[in-house]
Amino acid sequence: MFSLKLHDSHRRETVPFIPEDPAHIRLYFCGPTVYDRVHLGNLRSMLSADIMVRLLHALYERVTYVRNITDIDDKIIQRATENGEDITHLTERTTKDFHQDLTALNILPPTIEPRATHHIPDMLAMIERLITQGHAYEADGHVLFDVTSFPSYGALSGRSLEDMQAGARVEVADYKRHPGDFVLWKPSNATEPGWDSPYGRGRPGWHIECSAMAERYLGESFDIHGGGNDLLFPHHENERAQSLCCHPHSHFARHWLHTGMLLSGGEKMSKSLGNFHTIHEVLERAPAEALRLLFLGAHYRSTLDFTWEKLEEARHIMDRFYRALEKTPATKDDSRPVDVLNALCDDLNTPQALSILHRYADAALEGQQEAANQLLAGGQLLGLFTMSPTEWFQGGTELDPATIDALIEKRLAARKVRDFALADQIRNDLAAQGILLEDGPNGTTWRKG
RNA sequence: GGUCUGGUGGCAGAAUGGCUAUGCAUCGGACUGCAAAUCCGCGUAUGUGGGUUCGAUUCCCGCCCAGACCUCCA
Repeated sequence: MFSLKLHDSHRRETVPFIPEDPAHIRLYFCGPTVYDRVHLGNLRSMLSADIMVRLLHALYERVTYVRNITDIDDKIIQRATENGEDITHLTERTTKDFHQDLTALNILPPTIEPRATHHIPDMLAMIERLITQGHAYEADGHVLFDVTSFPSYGALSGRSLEDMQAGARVEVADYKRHPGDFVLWKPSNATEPGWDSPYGRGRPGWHIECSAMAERYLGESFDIHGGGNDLLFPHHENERAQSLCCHPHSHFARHWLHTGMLLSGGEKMSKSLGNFHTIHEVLERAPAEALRLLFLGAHYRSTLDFTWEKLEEARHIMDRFYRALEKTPATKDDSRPVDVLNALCDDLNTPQALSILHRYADAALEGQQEAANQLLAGGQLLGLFTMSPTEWFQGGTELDPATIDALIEKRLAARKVRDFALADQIRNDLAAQGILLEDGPNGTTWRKG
């Protein structure tokens, strides 16, 4: 009934999704390196994955979703040193923050969330195999992957080794046979974290962890591998090379999904540029669902420019949706949000899904029950509507609702005697405290401003 | 320099070889004591120059512009 189409970065076209095993869908997304609070850009890829996973759950019986935590990395070591903080303490603290932020955004937890440091033996086994099969070599305490040993190196990201050499802007370590060779294992000094290995005490390179953990939990071949567009090269290219060289007869990932970058005020949001907003910071200014809606308003592969104006706009749209659900509360209903599912099946076309939601909202505001049910079901498929309209409009106010009600009564009395000056003053005073009054046919109601 | 993606109304943002979503904003109206919310009405927008075609925003080529990746990055 539903046929899912996805854009595959490798083939560079939108293709029918054909699972390895329809009885068990398996996907892997690259999670965060835990050295700081995640920012909005990180969130966008997690959210794209979340929509993907929610859709797959709606279409298939069984879905295994793996999203790793990278808890060993030079940036972590560096940050821990700067903070004078124990590395484990830093990674655990940051992981906790990460979970908190994702929970706030109603992003479902993965089925399995493996940590790199718990899989060192898996990585070492892979490295050993790569060396044995002639795809890796030891040099100067490092183990390096030999990119020339893998004929289709560059195929994923669409570049050739020649192109890369032509565009090389970095000094190449002299122990590398080819400038494109990348580290599988590197030596650690006495103060750096390290594990014993046949190559001496050291730690893994960046890419091998994902290859090892994907294999452990999903097998040699699985369905979808995703992450931010900036991971396409070198990270995913290298992962693919390692895994395919380890298991020459596997497919590794059948579909590659890459999320477009998030800009902030027209510029790329990144930790190194320092122009990023943390989720924590944004949630102090708008509800989480407004932020989610903002992201859903653009297709996952396109670049999205975050601005505070858009956040405010998204919030108004959520107001309208909740107003529709307030007017016509959804009833228990087993019907599936077919239109929204169809939109998502078209390479996760969330903007189109949202336009469908608008149609249902219009109808729900007119009182159509079925439309309200569809609005709720469709929105929940997108991870929206986690609360009741009452909670949305009135939840978490500073003022006590009883106080507000008392003031509304007082204003009503003033209006009855046509003392509009007093009535308006009460309304304005409340507005100054973030409470908006609305006089409807059934009396006066209030909501957060 | 190399590779790639994209340029749609004031803004955001889908889709499509011919009838061009949706939202926000603006403006006008209804409603309201005034507002708010809601409702009604109002906008032919597809960077540029060619080509293919009966017909292109959609396909092809050139150009211009923007962004990403090539280096840690979701």
